Amino acid sequence: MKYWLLKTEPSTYAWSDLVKKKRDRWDGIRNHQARNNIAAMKAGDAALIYHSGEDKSVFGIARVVKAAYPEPGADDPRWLAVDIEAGRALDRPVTLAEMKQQKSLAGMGLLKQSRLSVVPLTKEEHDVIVKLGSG
DNA sequence: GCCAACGTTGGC
DNA sequence: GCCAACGTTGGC
Repeated sequence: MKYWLLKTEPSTYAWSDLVKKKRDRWDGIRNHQARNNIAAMKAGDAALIYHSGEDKSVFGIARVVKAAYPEPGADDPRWLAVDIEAGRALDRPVTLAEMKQQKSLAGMGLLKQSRLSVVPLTKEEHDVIVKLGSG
């Protein structure tokens, strides 16, 4: 089982939208490195949902329910999408500033490459973020 | 194949 | 609003 962080602009698509739909397709990825990460996603993997822009926080935990497949309607069949399902919301959002303060997250992809929209996390990184958002 | 110009993303 | 980091485009 792998761990991921999916970034989204909340004015376009937010954690709350995923919660409403319960299950949805995560698509529109048009970056090769992000696509390579998408390609490695498997059903059962965990994905933290992060809002860029105004929020800059992790809001909830989603689960991959369908591994990468060609995105329907994409102009190039090599673009991929996955299906994810909303899991539980964090008790409180974990901000980017908080994550930056954590020594254990210093190597995290999100912090090193802020523009990448699909970022792999280690189990440790995932656990630290979830713990920060608990209680 | 190189590189300048330009566009986009996202943090500050 | 600005800037850094990238990606893309197009001239050569």
